[in-house]
Parts: sequence; structure tokens; C-alpha cells
Amino acid sequence: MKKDKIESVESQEFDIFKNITKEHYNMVIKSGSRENLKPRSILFHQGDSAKYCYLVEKGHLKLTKLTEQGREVIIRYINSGELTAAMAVLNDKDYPVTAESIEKTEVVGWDKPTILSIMKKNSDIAIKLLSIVFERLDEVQNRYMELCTEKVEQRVARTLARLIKTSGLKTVHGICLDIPLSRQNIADYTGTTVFTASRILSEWEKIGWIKSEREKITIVKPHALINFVKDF
Amino acid sequence: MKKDKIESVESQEFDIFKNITKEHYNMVIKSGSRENLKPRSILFHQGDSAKYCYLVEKGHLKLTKLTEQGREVIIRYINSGELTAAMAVLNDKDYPVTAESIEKTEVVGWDKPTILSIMKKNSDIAIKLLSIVFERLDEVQNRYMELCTEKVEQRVARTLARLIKTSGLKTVHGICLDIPLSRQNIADYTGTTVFTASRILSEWEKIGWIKSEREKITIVKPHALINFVKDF
DNA sequence: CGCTCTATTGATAAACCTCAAATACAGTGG
DNA sequence: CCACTGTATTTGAGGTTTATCAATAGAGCG
Repeated sequence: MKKDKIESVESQEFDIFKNITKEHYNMVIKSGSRENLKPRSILFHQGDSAKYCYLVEKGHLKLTKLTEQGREVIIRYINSGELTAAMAVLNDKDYPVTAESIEKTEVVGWDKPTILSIMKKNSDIAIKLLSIVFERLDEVQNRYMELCTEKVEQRVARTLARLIKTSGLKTVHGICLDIPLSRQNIADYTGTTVFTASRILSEWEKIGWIKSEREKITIVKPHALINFVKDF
Repeated sequence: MKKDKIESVESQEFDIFKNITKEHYNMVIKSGSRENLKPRSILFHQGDSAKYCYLVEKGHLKLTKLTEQGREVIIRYINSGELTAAMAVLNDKDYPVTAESIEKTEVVGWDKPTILSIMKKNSDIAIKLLSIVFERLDEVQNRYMELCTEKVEQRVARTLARLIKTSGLKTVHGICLDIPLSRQNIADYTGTTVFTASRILSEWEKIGWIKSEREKITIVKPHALINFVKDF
């Protein structure tokens, strides 16, 4: 059963285990500690000393940083099948971010010695992890650039476009974002305020690009949004 | 002689070669192609297909992204002893950034097969590289957060503080930044405009925190700057 | 129903960008 | 050495974007 669940996880990152042997695979799974998280519970806090590295099996995590003034910035969403917290474990540092479940979420965690020993024995795995981290670096760098050069409206459009890719579900009414997503979340993810985010989305709802309920957004005209991103 | 030059490079990233054997070391060095760059010459362009990964032996590189509107954003400076472009080589992608020397700069480049085979044989090296990339990711995430939440003046102060750490030289008059650094550079690195950057630095010069000439900045009162960063 | 969290909207002000123009500086060739 | 050219820097005026603050309405939950 556990096996089924694991194997059902589909993602590039889960591939990290594809090329290791059955023995290693079992070692990974056996050494892992499982956790079931209710919505909005904290998996680890920014600043905590890091012991575990996690694979999300179900649900989503939100990675945030809190500024000294108490403003929350969303660094990234972690979808099911993706890894997180490898940084802190490998570099022997505190977690640089807080991880919070945004819905019912199941994770497996491995401790530092396990992860390290597996990577030492299988350079393929280390290399695979490297390539995952590079992709994440690339993504943050792109968002950094956009934040430097684009206006809020553009960035909100990009944020939605990104979420479509990672959490978009096709429905009859358009593409529905399959995670609870408040205006505040969008603001924290885009680098703006709730108010500005709300104004922009209200506007888009008025012209029929999106439909929204509380913490729920459906993109009715994805192409309009994408064009808007490209046109600027 | 070449050996001397290599061994003179001091940095965490150069450590990446510390724990490989003499044979591997020579293999790395032999397979490497050397390049001497004049100031302001391009090592590789954003979008070019990536063949080499580089170690900077002398000088500095500036990594930038160009937006579609032609605005340049500085992603990072690469100091001597540091690696760059490993991302593109490993992930088999085009370079995501442009690398330009900002002064006379010497680099060694290795091609993909070399790098890959070394990492496959030495998982330690892959792991070491991982930890380097994690640190870079952490840095960009921090700057991302700052860009989201702080005002320009704060960010300029942080930028100078960062540059002090990586390129600061103690002199009688204060800490001198040992790289050519225009107002435009500071703007591109901080996410603002030349004009705003210039105004802020003029102000700081007026109150005696810094001294500046064309493309040269000396921080006269580093503690004032650091306090300013922390106080906000 | 009352409580809490989310969303909306308007008014106001601050921060910052844009554009224009002047000045300073370094390097080049005569 | 000087004039010339191209780049870097500064400064001002004006306008736009966006944050801030305040107030209200709606949604979900016990």
C-alpha cells in the first residue's frame, strides 16, 4: 500500500529514485518518517535547525520567509512529487524558509545521514538533485528579474501563468487552480499588497478573464492572460 | 607555473577540487581551456547553447539577464575562485544569463563530458557542487525577499554591504570596493534606476558615509551603513 | 447568530520612474 | 597640450504607480 502510494507520485523529482536499486529504494523508504499534515500546519520553521529533508507525496507546501517587520514572502510552492529542505540538510544550516501545508498533505522525511550516504554511494542521485536545484535557481532568478523590471499587473499575470502550469486543472469553465489561493497569497507571491492584488483581479474578473470565489481562482481566458504577459 | 596560479586561488568553491586525486586534478586542468578576457568582454551570451562550465581564476564576471525591453538585470557577480555556468552544462540547456568580464579576467573552462565524468566518479564533488548551488539559491532568495519588501534605499545599502563582503578592501580612508562599479551597475543590481541610485549615493556622500569617483566607491563609515540596513 | 478570516473599494500620500538637460571625466588622435 | 568624443554622473520637474489607511461587505464555521 505504501508502495502504491509512492509509485503513484509522478514528477521529475521523484525520478531521483528511479535509477537506484531495489535495496536502496527500500532503505530510503524504510528510513523515512512519514507525516500527515492538516491544512495550514507547519512542517518546519525558518530558523529551526534542520534535520529532515522531505518528499511531498500528497498535497502542497508553501515555502515562505518572514521579514523582520513580519511581512511574509512566498518563495515557492512545493507540489506533490517534489522535494524540499535538501538545502538545510546538506549545508548543515537552519531552515532558511518556513514550510506550511496549504491543504491536507503527506510527506516523507529522511534525515541527514541517510540522504548523505545515499548520495555518496550513488553519484547519479547527487547529480540528479543538482539538476533539480539548478532549475529552482533558474526559476527564482527569473522571478527576480521580473520583480526588478515589471509592473505589478504583469507580475500577477505571470504568477497566475506559473500556477496554471503547476496546479492548473482543466474544467468546462476554464483552468481552475487546484490550490487554496487567497488574494494575500497572490500578493505575497508577487511582491505587492493585498489591495493591489485584489484590484487587479477584480478588474480581470470584470472583463471576464477570470472567475473567482473565496481562495479559489479559475482562469476563463488563459490565452488572454498569456498574451498579456507577452505583450508588455 | 600554471599550477602555481591555480593553487593561489583561494575560495570555498575552489575546494571543490581539494578532495580529488592528483590524477583527477591533472585531468581537470589538462582538459580545461583557458581564456584571457579583456575588460568588458563577453564570455558567453544568454541563450547561447552551453558547452563550457567555468572557474574564474582572476578578475570578476558579471552575470546579467536582459529583458525583452533591453533592460539589464544583474543576477550576480562571480569572483575569482568561483564557478559559473555549471547549470547550463548539467541541465543541457542554453545559458540563462550573460557573463561579462568587468576587468581583466582569466578563466578555465571544462566541457560537459569532462565535468560529468568527474562527478560521476566522485560523488564528493557532486555533493560539494550541490552545496555551492544551494548557497547561491539562498542568496537569490534573500535578495528576492528584500526586493519584495524593502524600499530602494535599504536595498542599495544591502547591495553595498554585500559587495563589501565579496570585494571589499580595507584602506586608510575606509573600505574600498575593488571592482569597477557604476551607478548603472548598482541600479541594475538593486532593481532601481540610475537616477534613483545616483540620488541616494549623492546623499550618502554628502553625509560622509561614502566617497566616490567615477565607477569607484569607498565606504567611509561601514558601520553607519550596516546600522542603516538593520534599523529599518 | 456572532466570530473570524477574506475580499473589496475609495481616498490619500509616498516612493519612485521618466524625461530632459547640464556637467564631469577619461581616453584618443591630432 | 588641446579639442573632441563617448561615457558617467548629477539634478530638477512632473507624472505614474503603488502602498497605506480606513471602512465595509461577504463567507464560512462553530
